[in-house]
Amino acid sequence: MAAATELTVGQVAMRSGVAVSALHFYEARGLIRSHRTSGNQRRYGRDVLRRVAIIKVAQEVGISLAEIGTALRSLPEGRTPTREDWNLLSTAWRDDLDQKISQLKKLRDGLSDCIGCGCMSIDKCPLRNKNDRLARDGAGARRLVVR
Amino acid sequence: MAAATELTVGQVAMRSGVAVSALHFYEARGLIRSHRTSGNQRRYGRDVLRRVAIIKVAQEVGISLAEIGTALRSLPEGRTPTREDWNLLSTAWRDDLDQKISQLKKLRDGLSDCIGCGCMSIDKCPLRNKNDRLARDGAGARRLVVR
DNA sequence: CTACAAGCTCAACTTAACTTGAGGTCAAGC
DNA sequence: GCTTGACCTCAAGTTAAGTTGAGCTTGTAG
Repeated sequence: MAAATELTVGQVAMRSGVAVSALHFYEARGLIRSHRTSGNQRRYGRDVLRRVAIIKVAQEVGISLAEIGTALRSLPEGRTPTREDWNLLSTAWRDDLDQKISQLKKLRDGLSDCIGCGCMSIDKCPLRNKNDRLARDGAGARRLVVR
Repeated sequence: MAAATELTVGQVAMRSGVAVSALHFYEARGLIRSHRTSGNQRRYGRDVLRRVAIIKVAQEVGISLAEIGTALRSLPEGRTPTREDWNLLSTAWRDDLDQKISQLKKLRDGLSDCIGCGCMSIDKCPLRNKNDRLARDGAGARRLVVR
């Protein structure tokens, strides 16, 4: 079965569990890369599976595609990323995760005390102030995400 | 200073830190309620501040407005909710939160091991499979949230 | 050599959660 | 009594992350 080193979109979709349209989308966003056959069809290297897996994991952790893209693009331009490279990413995100976890904990631990207590007068409540959000500018949907 | 019991949108916006337009929006979604003056302007009871605070907190925890709305609407129809009522909510969400936290932890602990290791071949990777997502149907943006 | 599944592109639609803008009303100060 | 700032409504725009569909091309199995 002369293992084709190259994968078609369909195959990637199948193995990665994401829709073909999503793969197109990721590619348009520069998260993954492909080259074309003479007939203009995409062919992916095997590492795309890893990339896609990372994308999904990162998303579940609440990292936006934009951020993921930046991270992925920080990987070495030409060469196939090494285990080292991946580890850099994972540690960066691990920190992110740690932060998020501790925030959630803070939230959880403050919740019962705070929600029922009438202290929700915003300016004083530890819950509301602990995480002083940066007022992101620009229009449209804001963070939908735990941050 | 005959403390006006009633608040205008502007005042609520100020004190709660959310935009007037957002308050309109929440009201349209049934998350908060107001009555009108003879001149058709909104007036809010003081409890709206609490509600809004809760909305924000819940959002930060990754709960959607829809879910928040459902929860808030489960509060007693007519009367001003008691501390008891709020506590019911907070405990429900606390469980949610606990779940989320443990999920994140699982993710975090799997991350370094998994991302660099080449096991990301999806069908085998513990990370990818641990949280078997329910394939939500319908179109449009999917969960952007840690879940 | 011909079906027919799988690809391709591009535009339009979807959801969530708001914001922005246009066009008009209300209220408090001078 | 008029001006100015806060309100009101309703429609349309925005972002993120994709999906859906139309119309057309490829490639492979019979």
